[in-house]
Amino acid sequence: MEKILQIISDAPLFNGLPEEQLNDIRQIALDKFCNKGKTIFLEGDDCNGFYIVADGKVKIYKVSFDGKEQILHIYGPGNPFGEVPVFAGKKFPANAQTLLKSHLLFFPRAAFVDLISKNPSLALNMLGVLSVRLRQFTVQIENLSLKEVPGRLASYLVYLSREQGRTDVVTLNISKGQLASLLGTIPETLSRILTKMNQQHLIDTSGRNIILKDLSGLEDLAEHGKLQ
Amino acid sequence: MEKILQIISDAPLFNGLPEEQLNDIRQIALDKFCNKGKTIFLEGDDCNGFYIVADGKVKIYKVSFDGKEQILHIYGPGNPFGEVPVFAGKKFPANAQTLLKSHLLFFPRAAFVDLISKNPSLALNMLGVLSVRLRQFTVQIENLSLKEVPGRLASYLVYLSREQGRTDVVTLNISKGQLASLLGTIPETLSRILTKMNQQHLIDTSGRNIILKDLSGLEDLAEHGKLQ
DNA sequence: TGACTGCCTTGACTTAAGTCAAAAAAGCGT
DNA sequence: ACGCTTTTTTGACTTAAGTCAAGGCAGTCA
Repeated sequence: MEKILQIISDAPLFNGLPEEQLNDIRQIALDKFCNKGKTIFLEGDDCNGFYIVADGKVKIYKVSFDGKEQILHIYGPGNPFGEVPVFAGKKFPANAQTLLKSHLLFFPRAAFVDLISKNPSLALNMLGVLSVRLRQFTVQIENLSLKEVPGRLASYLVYLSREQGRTDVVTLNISKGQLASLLGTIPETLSRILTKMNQQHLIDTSGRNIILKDLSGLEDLAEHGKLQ
Repeated sequence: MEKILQIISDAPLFNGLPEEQLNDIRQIALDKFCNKGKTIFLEGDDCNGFYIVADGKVKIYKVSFDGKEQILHIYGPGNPFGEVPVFAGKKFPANAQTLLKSHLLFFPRAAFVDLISKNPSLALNMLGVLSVRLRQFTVQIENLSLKEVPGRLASYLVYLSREQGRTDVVTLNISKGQLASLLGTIPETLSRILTKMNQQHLIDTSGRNIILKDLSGLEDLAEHGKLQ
């Protein structure tokens, strides 16, 4: 299984570790294959390990009493998830479900904690991963609390533009319904705001491709928040 | 300075460490004394270490373009803050300001990373601290996105009730204005909702003391979200 | 005691965004 | 290409919560 070793050595979590340790890590990883829409764990489930996406896509989300969904993260290949209860508490703080047919690697808790305590670089890498997430959460809270939906959407488009390295056009890698949930709103509202942004010549939408007609206008909107 | 050693050994971050290492930790800590309202760092500032509150109270917060404030955390004695850029990125992701005259301990980055890489228990403790924060953030995002203000307030009162170990009455340890900011709203809205909760015999307010007249009603509201 | 200051409350109004319902468009498998 | 399902859009309406402006209350310091 050279392929799995490759996935492991490419993951940020295991960045820079010597080859022999990558092998140790490979030894404790278990494969898990899931179809699209498979629930991996639910909030409150007991945790006995965490996962890394080898292939596919996974959403981490919360659900309200009346069924509304807030997506916290969407993870693709190389990203770990479900690590929080490995180090604190015992239960998952949110739900996880595949968005595509996916291949996951599962790392049992005890074996992994053992590795980490023998390996300061791995510990520092994990601290780095968790710190990046804390930073992302502060941004998400800022967006939800201090910006209106148009500002959040503009932020997301600017983020995609950086991510995809293009200033002219971006492609959504999730459905608009999922995007609405990620932005903390509902599809109807998102649709209306996309229409408004079209009218104001900020963007031009065709399916999942969004032409950025005025990137600096979007950056401004992401900062200052008000549309029109 | 026995007192500082005491503070260090009581902090969750240093829990269970052998005495000699507590001494090492003490060696690298620097004292910082601040008056009320002192800005400790601003979002985007370069970070060269993190802090622990020895005494006093500190708020960590974000500010919108037009000046609205969202409090992310309020930390008292024993809590570390500003650790994110120690392990990822270089800049603080939010602002920090004292709410009271405070005594802080500052831990320079390089010395601390050095300690952590020589000491697996310290690394695991830090992983635990960051994981707890990630968990708290998921709750905060859930509250902001999936609950209305009455539900968030009810959650907070239930949390205070657990924290203070009383089911009959709780005492706010921050002003109502600060509480509004922590809940992601404004003082006017908070005030109106407190009045409504009074009318519905859920609580009885007198200054910073809040009598919990119907704790299970509050728990219900915290879960299901709608007031009246 | 009394005025100053900061904190909290109340009222009238506006607005962003949610709900419900239905139509239109886009995907998908056969 | 066809029919079926899912996703997206549009319209009419409701509502939670924000804004602006004024007034009340409380603590403090002379």
